Amino acid sequence: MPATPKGRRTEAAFLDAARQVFAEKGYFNAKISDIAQAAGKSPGSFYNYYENKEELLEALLEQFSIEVLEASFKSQSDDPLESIRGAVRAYWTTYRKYLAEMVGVFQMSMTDAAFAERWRENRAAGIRTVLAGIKNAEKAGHHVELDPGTLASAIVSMLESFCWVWMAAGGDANVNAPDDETAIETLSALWYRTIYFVPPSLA
Amino acid sequence: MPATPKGRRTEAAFLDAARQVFAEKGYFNAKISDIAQAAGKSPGSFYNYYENKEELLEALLEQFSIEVLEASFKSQSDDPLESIRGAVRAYWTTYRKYLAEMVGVFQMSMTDAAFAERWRENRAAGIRTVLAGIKNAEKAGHHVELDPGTLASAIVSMLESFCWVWMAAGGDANVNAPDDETAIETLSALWYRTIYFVPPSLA
Amino acid sequence: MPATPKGRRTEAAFLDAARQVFAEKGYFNAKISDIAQAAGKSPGSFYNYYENKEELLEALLEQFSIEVLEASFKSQSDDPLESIRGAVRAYWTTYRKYLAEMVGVFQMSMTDAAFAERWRENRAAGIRTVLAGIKNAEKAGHHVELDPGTLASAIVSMLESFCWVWMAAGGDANVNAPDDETAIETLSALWYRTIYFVPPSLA
Amino acid sequence: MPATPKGRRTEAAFLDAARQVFAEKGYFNAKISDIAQAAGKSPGSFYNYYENKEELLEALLEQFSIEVLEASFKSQSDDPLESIRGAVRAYWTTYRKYLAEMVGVFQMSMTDAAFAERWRENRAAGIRTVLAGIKNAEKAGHHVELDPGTLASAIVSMLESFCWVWMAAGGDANVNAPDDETAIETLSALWYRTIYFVPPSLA
DNA sequence: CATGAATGAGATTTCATTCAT
DNA sequence: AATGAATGAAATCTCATTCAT
Repeated sequence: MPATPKGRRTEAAFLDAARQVFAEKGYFNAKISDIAQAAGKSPGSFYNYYENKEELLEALLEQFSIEVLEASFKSQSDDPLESIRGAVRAYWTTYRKYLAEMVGVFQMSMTDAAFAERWRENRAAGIRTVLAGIKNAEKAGHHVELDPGTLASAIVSMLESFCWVWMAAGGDANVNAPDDETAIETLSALWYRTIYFVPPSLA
Repeated sequence: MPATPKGRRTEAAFLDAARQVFAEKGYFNAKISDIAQAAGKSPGSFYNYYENKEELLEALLEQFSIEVLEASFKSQSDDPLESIRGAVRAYWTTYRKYLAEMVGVFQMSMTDAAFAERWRENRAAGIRTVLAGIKNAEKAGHHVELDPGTLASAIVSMLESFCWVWMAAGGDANVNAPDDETAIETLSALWYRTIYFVPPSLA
Repeated sequence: MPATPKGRRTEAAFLDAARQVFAEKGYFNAKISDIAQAAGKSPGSFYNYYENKEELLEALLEQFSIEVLEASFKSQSDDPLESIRGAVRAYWTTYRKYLAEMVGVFQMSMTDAAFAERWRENRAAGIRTVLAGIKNAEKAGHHVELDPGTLASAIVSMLESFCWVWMAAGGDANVNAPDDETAIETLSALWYRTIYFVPPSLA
Repeated sequence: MPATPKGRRTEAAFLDAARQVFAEKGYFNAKISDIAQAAGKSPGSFYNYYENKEELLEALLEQFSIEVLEASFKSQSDDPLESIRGAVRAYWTTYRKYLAEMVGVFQMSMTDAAFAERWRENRAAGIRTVLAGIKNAEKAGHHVELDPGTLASAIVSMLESFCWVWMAAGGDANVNAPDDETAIETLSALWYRTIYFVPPSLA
């Protein structure tokens, strides 16, 4: 959008700075002046590019469209467990890569209806993926015997919150920070085992 | 603390009002004046009872001690599934009952280190419960084959976030709001099935 | 003024409490609620007796009328040094006895014109005494050779400020707190010697 | 500290305004808004430069360090009277020049321990000077026959209070405002005569 | 009369946003 | 475009004073 190369560089500096500040201290705590300072710019300059903090967040979100999230889940395999692992890994990686955006949208969702909507859309992408997996499992003869929507919502909650806890909130007390593979394995297991569980009576 | 019945009534009114306002619009959005208005009092009156909003939250938390949360999990049974159901039901019920407190602590945890600690303690109570269950399962000959700490953290994340989504954040798009039993059943299943999963190869 | 014995007792309690609190933390710092608490009464009760803090101070001052101060200086002797000692001792004693009133009037004089006037009247009583002593000395053939008004003002400043420093303000650093006799002797000397000084050339 | 000339001008305007307002109505009575108005700025602007009123006072005091006060006394002469006159003139001039600071420190000393300390340090500079003069006099064979510390404290009280009365508090009733020379001569006389007094019996 | 709770007026403070340069 | 100073609107907080009991 900015006409000059300088302007484009400044805008990029703001975006970078915002991502950094959001990831570090959260969206709520971030003041315009913090972002400007992190960008090595003046607060006044900020308003040459954005109307306010929300708009900046929206600009960040343009680069991280839901499609990115959604697409990430699509890495399918024939093996259901592999397929789930792929989705979890995608989510985990995406959350880390777009930590600032995730944090921003989540925190803004607490205050602003439009962002709440956006946050729900993010979740919906995950929910659709889980639902598709459930449908496949049932088609393959498995009986999940749980309400699919509720189950999908719970799995997405788990993914989202676990990422939040370990990437944004400093982790749990008395639990060693999991490495990526352990995290992905654990989350995948919860997801997979719940769907492909066979009650002992039927085994 | 207040000397007269009137004072005690007012304090109760502030606590009630705060719970209501926090639950409705979140802790962050709640202004002192909102709370005072909901209590039918003047903002100045607020300061006869609390130094500031944090202290009010702390007062709310005194009634909801971690012990309450922890104790709620203790409703054990010999049947692991029943035991898990009991814990989930307790968590679900407690979260609803103490929605304002949960919201307050969670939001404050994003800003304030002391409350972050408190929030972690809440989670830790859940984590201990999950870990105990895992230990029992293993003692009974089951092989969970997942890192217990990570698994417990993920399960607590799921519980916490699912409650948040459906009680505080307005639920997920395109998913019917689950009734209590469905919610409890689904969350319990995720927890139980993951621990007691038997790989088909061993079945 | 109060009709009942109980009322009179309460009023006395407020006066006592005020004197104590003013002397301890100064008039400015004293809140109505501090005084009420020190009196073992409620803030509301205060207003049954006084319109506000100023009026309470005025009530205190009624007992310490300027006449008291003025009269105290009158303890004359034929010996000028003795006469001055008597006046200084009177001032020193009175200041201690009426510390709260002195502190109150002085501090209020910084804020309120009426009390500034009152404070000036207190000083004026001292100034008259000093002036009278100067006149006597000159009548007796001494040549003070200083502007009498200015000299009197300076001497009263010295008395007032020295009392303030040692009774109200915690004293000077690196100076041992003088006992009463040392204080009186020193202040008297400054006063007396200045008036009865004989230049070496004339000696 | 401000980056631009404009900022520096504004800061200077706040300092000037503060000095003016403090001198006029005292430190206690000065509201932030008074100072801002006197500076022709908005109250909000004040906070771009200072955290609060105390910090502003401290900024004022940085320009008036105790060294200034102390150094001013050092203007010595061989003639003790001249030496004392020099010190009194220095104090008198400094007090007038730094009236706002003197008033501020004195008033704050009534409320705040740190400023009380600072006020005592100011006095201590004067006390050291007086003590040195006493020592010289005794070395030269004079017998002051008074406790040096107490005497020094009293003389500094006189200087301080006399300046306060005539520069800050509107002067004494029924006393003509002394011109500078009269004031200095009178204060010097009190100081000098007390030390160099020779009792008639010895004369 | 006494109580202590309630009030409201004012002061301070914070910051997003605007503005002059 | 950029700067950093300036603003004003809102929020917090304090306390003298009033009021209901």
